[in-house]
Amino acid sequence: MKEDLVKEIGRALAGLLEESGDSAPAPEVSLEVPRQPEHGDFACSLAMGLAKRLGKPPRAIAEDLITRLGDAGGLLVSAEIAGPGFINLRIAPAAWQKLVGTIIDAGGEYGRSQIGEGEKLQVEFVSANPTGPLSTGHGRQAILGDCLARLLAKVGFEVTREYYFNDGGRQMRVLGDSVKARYLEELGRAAAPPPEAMADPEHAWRDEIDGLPVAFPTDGYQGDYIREIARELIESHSEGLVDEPGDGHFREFAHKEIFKDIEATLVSIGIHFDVHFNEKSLYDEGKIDEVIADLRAQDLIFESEGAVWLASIKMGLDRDRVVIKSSGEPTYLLPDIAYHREKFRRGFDRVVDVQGADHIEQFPFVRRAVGALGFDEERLELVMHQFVTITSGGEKVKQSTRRATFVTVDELVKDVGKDVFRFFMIERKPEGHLDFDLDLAKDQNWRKNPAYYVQYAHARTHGIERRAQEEGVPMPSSTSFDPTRLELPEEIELVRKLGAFPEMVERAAQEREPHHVAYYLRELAGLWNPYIQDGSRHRVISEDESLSAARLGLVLAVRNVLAEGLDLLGLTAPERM
RNA sequence: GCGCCGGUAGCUCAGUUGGAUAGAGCAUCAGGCUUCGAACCUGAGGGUCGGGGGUUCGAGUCCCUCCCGGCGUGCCA
Repeated sequence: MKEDLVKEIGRALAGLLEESGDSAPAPEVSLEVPRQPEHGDFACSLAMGLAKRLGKPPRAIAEDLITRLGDAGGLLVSAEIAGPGFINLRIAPAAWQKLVGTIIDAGGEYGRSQIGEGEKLQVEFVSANPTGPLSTGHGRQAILGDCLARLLAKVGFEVTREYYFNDGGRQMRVLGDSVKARYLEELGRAAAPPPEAMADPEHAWRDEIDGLPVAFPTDGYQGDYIREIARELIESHSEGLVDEPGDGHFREFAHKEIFKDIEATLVSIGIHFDVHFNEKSLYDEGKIDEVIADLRAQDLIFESEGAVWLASIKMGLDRDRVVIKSSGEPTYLLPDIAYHREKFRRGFDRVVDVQGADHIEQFPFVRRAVGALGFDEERLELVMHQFVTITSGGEKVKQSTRRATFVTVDELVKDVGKDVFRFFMIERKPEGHLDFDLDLAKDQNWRKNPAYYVQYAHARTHGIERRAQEEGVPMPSSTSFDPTRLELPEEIELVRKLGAFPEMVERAAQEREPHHVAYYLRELAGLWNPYIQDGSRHRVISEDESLSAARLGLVLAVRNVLAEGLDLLGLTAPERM
């Protein structure tokens, strides 16, 4: 709807500019939906922007535009000048009414566009290392990444979801050592930490924890899940692993077990990845060495203090970074650079990284290095998100990663279910903090919970259809009803909202801000629920067959858009609740 | 210290390249069920958009500055 109107205005504008002898490029036509309904369906501020350029008062320009615009090919019922030079445009009711059938016909394709032009796009998200269960922060990222992927696919990108994990390095060693410590402890051999661990200064063991005589890595993983993994090992191997190093079988087993759990968690919230990429493969295939060599060839690598550095100051950043420690071990930065280069080498036209605020510092270095390696850094994007706090009973629930007292995705999902979890996690703009209101999310009465409010709106469309069936009233097809019977203001208002869906999808995708979908759905449900509620003034199914058919058409259109929106968020669209 | 993100109603938050009288949910208060779903709906109160300055026809939105909060600033990931 908006698109058609923009085209018409563009035509009028071109004519005006030509007649004024202005050959400079025409400004982009933008329309907004005014806050005040009296200001029409769309408002255009073009005339005010052109006043200086054309040396004419804005209202005169507006007047000229309106004359040239006419009724915009039947779209408009009125166009008026208002205030300093706004043009208030009112869409002809017939144009809105026609939209109902169009939406029904479009079905699942409504809102689809091709702005992605079939570009191959990768969204990388979650990417948690298998050292423990997913936390709420991971959970937010999981939903954010998945919803972005859904949106981007909807607007014409060819999307791949990817999960990157680190299966080498210190974290996994510590994991193995932690499991071994618990293993020994469970066997009553807690007082004997392995000698190699004692020798590692970076990795000191201490003699007690919480007052108990337990040998445990100082920076080890303290969660109960470690103990459970140790018990499983005792069941399968008894005391047979006492002399195994933590870095061997313990690490491997823990890695596999925890990853299995993470996968199960992700599946439980409706998330599937197309590719799991592991860091180790970069080493195995020589990609790490290759990056060093290629950067060195450009004089972007240097040695100092026994370490190997990335000359990032030379690349315009604020400091240089170590890529290989004096111990000979690479820092996390190096494989990250290699990994991102591989993304582009694998043929992605565009790469979106979803990351938590705690390691955005890293991103500019990766991005710039990938640019130096010959790829367009503009095509490597970051979607950053802040962390999640949980509020219950008016107080923040205390969380600590170190003490493993954080709330896990599993716990939250068990409390509130997949759909509520997803809705609450996507409702806020990514770069803002997200306060998860546990009381509201758990609300068993369901009436205040925005996730249910939207789903309920959808279920109601089926409720009406069930009713129609009982009464023997057939559901209309997209063309078998007379849409001009939808003439109540609240009906036009609903159709206007339905008509805004494609623009909302496009904006949410382009801005990488899926929360707009959640807000849109709340607004649509906020129009629909009252409409359907107020049966005393306008019952859908009545003696008037033609009117019933038209309103059932509206029911189908509303259902279609609600279902589309819910699908973009990965929520189920229930037929009854 | 420096960098990034945030500061909008009692609470949690929207606010579309700068547009007209700043919105929603929750909470509070007052109403409404012989009704296609009352798991709902109607209405009300509630704001110096953190403070100050600037840019212009117009600023919650852009610029400067200060204050507050979160995160980062490692040869940790």
